Amino acid sequence: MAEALPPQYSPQENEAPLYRGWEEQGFFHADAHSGRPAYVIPIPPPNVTARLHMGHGLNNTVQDLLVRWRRMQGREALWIPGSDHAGIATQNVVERQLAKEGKTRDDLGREAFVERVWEFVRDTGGQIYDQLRAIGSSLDWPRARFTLDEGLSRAVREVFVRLYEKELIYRGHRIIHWCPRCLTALSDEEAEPEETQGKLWHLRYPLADGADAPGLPRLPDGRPYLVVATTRPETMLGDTAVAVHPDDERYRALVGKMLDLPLTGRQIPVVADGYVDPEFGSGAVKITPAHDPNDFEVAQRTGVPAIDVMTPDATMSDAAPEAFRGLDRFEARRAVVQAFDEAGLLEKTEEHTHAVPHCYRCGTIVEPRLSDQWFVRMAPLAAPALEAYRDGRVRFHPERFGKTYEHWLENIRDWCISRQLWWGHRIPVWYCESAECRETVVAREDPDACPTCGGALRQDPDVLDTWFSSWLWPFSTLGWPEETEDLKAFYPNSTLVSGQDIIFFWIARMIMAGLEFRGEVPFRDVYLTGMVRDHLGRKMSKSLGNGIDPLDVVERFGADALRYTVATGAGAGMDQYLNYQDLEQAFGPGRNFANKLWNAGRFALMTLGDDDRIAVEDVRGSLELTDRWILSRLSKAAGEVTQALERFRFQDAGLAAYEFFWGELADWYLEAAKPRLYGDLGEASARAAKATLAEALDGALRLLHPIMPFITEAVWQRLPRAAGDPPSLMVARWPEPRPDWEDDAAEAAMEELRAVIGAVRNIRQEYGIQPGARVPLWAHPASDDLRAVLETSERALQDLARVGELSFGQANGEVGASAVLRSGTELFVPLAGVIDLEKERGRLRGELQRLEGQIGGQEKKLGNESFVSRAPAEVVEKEREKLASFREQREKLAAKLAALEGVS
RNA sequence: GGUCGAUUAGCUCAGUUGGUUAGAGCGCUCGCCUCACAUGCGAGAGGUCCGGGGUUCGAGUCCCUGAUCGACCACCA
Repeated sequence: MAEALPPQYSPQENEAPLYRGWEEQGFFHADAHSGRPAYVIPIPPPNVTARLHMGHGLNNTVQDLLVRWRRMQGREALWIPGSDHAGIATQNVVERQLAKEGKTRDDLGREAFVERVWEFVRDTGGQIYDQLRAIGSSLDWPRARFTLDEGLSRAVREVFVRLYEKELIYRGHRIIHWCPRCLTALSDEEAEPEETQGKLWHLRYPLADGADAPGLPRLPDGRPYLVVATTRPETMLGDTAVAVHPDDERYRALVGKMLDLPLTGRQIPVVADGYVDPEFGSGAVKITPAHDPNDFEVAQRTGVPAIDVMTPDATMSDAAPEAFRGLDRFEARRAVVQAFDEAGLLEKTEEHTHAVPHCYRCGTIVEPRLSDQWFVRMAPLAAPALEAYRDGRVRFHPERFGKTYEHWLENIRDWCISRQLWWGHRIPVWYCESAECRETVVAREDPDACPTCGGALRQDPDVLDTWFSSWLWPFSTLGWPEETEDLKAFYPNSTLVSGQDIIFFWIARMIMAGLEFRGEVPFRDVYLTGMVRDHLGRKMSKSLGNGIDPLDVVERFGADALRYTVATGAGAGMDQYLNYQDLEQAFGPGRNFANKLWNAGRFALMTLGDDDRIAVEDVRGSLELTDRWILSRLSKAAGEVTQALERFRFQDAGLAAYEFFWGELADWYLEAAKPRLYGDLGEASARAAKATLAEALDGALRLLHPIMPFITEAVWQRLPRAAGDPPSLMVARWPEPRPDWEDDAAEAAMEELRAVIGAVRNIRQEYGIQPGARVPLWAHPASDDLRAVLETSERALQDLARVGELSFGQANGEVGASAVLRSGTELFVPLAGVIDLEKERGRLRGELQRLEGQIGGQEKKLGNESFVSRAPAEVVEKEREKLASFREQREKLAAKLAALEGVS
């Protein structure tokens, strides 16, 4: 034996060196010139400052198992690593650092601040890569890209210019979501609605002098008024109209009349617009064009002006009445309500639950704000993306997510891409400073002067949305806009694995970009993982303290345990619940499984020794039942696992491989083969067993390698290798089904044998027969086949069941335990003097009674006219056979009971 | 307000197109340190398949309806 292996596998000692070996030998590298069919996965680039969480753990496990599997299948498999500069997120982190030093980004200035962020990224940015290594990710590291690196920045600029030239990028003056904390615009997707318990205030707006309408309520001073409802009273300071529905009889006479806008001294008109729902509230809506997107549209239609009453950080600006200036928006809200109340203009206050948008990065309540921003016109890009889905060029797994995708694209809105940040891709737009010229220049290369008038240029200060670089990821990482070899070989990519939360942010946009700039979808299949939650169904989060650190899991249980758990823990697209308080329950089984593999390896090493591996083909003639059985099972397992992987059913794949290895190979084959491997049954039998053991274990390791790469590799590298096998499972062939090994007769016979042994074990347990004791056994096989099996497998059977003798014949007059198998095989274990006769008689009576019940049910079923006439003939036939078999069993049991009754 | 998921053993999950006795792991009970493995081996107990209707010879599976939990979408101020 080459080395003595410890009885327990240590992931801590094995994983890191194995990974280093793979990486150093270049096994993760994909060659654009190999000519083999490519399989490519684009990694969802983690934020450069991110630390690995369970979501990454799940996501990257799935990607890695797909890549490893395809690589073993002989595909040129490429998994492109990378990270995302994550504009707002990263800038926020660095700003927080500065805040601790008592500084702001303005203290540093733009250039110094950006340099500071770069420093931070260089210092801490690599972390996530090492963490991906720790879980075994077979990423092609030299190809790693960063969304802000030179090549990707060129792609971003190229895309911006092209879209601008096609008039698909434009500058717009409109209401956008604004984060008053981050001080930047957000896209619609970045404003996350959250159900919030708020209030609905009903405010009275008195009519200006002279105006009136029948039926209006009146203030104590006799003036009539309108009631408007709002959830944000402070915005009334910027109201410029009140709108009613044009067909609303109640207010028809008021349209065009003026109202006194309280607290402001301004007068505003009543306007008519179809947007108003007469059924809701009073049927009159206050219009604040600068602070509400709908109001803005009403204003555009009706021609009323917009008054912005807030500063960027959402305090009240000079446009607000003096009493409110400088107040934060929520202070202003209270002050406005109080002022209305004191003036007798507060009609009522209601509790109101509604969805309030929050900044997806800092959680601050977003303020709708009127401003100039850059937008991408999405409808023209969305159409081809919809078509690609509908004609099946992109498929979603599970399919239902296609509907989500479709719905979003059908209702697509323009994408606000400018951000008032410093960290990111600077918008490639320059404005001529010459007052007469005012040219706007959009260019691939930085211009020195205005091409029209030669005047000085000022670059747009804003940067682009982070997703404006990520949506190009599947081709920008391959060198686009250059027509590189990589691009030719690896675009389109094959499969995207991602969370459901970024279908809109990323997936849909990548498909649009791929079609627009490459004329082809970026990938064929999209696999969406569920979310990892705690055992109470809550999202894992830092603030709740309910998270599980995957690196902690790797340290304690090993990467394979982590991978096995997440790969098999939930079906496709389903959320997975893991208890952070009981990691042992969650990850113990995975660790135990790895250990089981390790020990099977130790056993194989012990019995196979250093001898050359014997090929199954060389011992074909001396293969015994269990050999033929396990090889048949291996072939079928290979088919099942492959099919499950093809259908993105990772749970099925993992469990099928698990069952083959543990439930069949370890539990049954190894046990049955022991006497042969120890040489008790002669040389030929031993050689056949050795060849089969090596083959079956080899197959099991290969099938499990995508999910548990470390332990399988650790074992495989130590096993005797067949001639021509590579040094690593990383590059070994994926097991294919072997029809020539499939042997249904052997499988059927083994099933019987397992049932016989199971029954014997049951009898031993039931009657408390001492573990070491050997008892005689009589078996009445149902078929000649089984008789043959029992004869040829006598030794194995004895070992497994610890039966002293196996003989065939009648048990006339003997007293003992019996078992009737489903096949009809009857086992009879003489137990006189060892057992409690009364107990046994009771057991038999119970069984007989149950059988009577089953027979009754069966007779009733077959007596049912409609069943017999309408069920398929073969089903009816089966039911008849079942009844016959029950009756037969009843006879035997009755006879046995009678025999027992006669003995004292 | 819409759309879509989920509800199966104490826990975490499977259950393909409706068809023998609904499965696995963990936990629990009992017996075993059997020379690969006690992170193990063997044998068990444990399930009104969320409730109510319906279709069918037959429903965990299909249809309707209700409940609970969750996700996504939505301009009702």
